[in-house]
Amino acid sequence: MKSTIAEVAKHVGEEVTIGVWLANKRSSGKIAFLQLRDGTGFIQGVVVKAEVSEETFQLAKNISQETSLYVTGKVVEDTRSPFGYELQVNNMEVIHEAIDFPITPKEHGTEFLMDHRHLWLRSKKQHAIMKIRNEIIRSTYDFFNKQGFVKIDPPILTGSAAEGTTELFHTKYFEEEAYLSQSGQLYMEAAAMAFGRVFSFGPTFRAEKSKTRRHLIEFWMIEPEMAFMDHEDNLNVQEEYVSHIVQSVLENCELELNTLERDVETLKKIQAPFPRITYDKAIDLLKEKGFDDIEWGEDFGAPHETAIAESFEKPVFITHYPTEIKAFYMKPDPNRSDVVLCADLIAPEGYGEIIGGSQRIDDLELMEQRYKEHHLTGDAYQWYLELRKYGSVPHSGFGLGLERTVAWIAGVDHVRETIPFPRLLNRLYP
RNA sequence: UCCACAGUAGCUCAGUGGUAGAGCAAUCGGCUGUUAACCGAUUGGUCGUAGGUUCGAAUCCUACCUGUGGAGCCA
Repeated sequence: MKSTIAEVAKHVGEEVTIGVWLANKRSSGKIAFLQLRDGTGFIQGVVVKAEVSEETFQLAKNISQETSLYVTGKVVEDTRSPFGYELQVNNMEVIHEAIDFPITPKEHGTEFLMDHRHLWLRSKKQHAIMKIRNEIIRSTYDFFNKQGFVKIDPPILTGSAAEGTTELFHTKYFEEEAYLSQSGQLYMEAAAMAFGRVFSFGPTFRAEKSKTRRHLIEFWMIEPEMAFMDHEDNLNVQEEYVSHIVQSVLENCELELNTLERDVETLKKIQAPFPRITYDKAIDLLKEKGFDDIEWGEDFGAPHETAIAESFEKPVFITHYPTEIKAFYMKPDPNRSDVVLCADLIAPEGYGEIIGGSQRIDDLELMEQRYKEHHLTGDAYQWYLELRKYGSVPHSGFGLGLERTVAWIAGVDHVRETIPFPRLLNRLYP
């Protein structure tokens, strides 16, 4: 009967046929070991010369890397296999022979691997990372659905920018000027006024000339937005959400974390609540740590964030940033207008900012004033202003960067490995 | 955009002024439990591009191209 590697545990002692690719092989005169994968997992096939036809044994010895085939054999438990099971092969049927597969089992450089990303995805490590990415997405839907959020999809083509500071991808919308979305947030605010609690999951585009391990040109964000929720409520949802996805990965991706040699003990500690410090205190902390290159009113650089995160085992919220350096839509603290009700969530172990969020301005007059200060004239933002005109309520939201979160949880040191086909500063292929 | 480093066989690299090298991959042979298997043999080169210095350049100089790491900006 046809089966998959993921399901062999149900067929111990039985004969199964599995469609597979050959990941690697080792052979001696009388026995051959085939490292097989089928997308659902990895398993070792054992071909013993004395137990198969001469033709089959010769095939096992000569078969090339990444050849596709059907293997038939008996499933046996074997502790020598990291997966726990082996297949005692008695027949093999080649579907398509792969000749000179470029990615050999030895080391390769970054450029070569990125040029062969379409084939690199087949490797064990990349497979594990993508499975963890998938689990984070799955548990995200799980979390927000259980909390009564509605998934709303904001547009990707827009006629306006959410925040004027970052560079946008420019394109044409027939005769009009258009941009690729760099955030769905403003639309999610409109959605929150219609559905109460909403979340989005989709691609965003930033034409920044960033060249670091934390940046992609095209990346995916999860952006929840909640009516009747203030700054405090917002932080509570964030820490519950992040804890949920980490615990889900620990529960459902044990094999993958093991493949990646991720230290799971540090992940087990990721449980709400998370520590919170104000921007003011973060500045003090940095001064104590010997940073004399930062003054109140300046934004943190990557080394500052890392230094702050090092003081905590869990992700840490930095709250109440100066109004001057944050987005126009953030609500000022009622007690002091020089800071806003916002928070960045910094991941541990130097993975940097994974969430940016805030309570939004709900007062029409103040928002109109901000429009003037930021020179947001014209019709493009009119609809956003109207949200404050018809039954405005306190509301908050945040955006979580999927790739940075995957990098942190999977313990991968560059975001380019956390998305199937990364778009980087100098890379649009494959 | 700025700073640093790199570009030599299909891949990963050594070679720093005097005959172009190794490991892996590929091909052939050997080996009954391999874990990046191992052992023997064979094949494999426009030394990133252009110019210059020199009797002689992969090696020194200049420019350019490409890549990697980081900064800024951000998720």
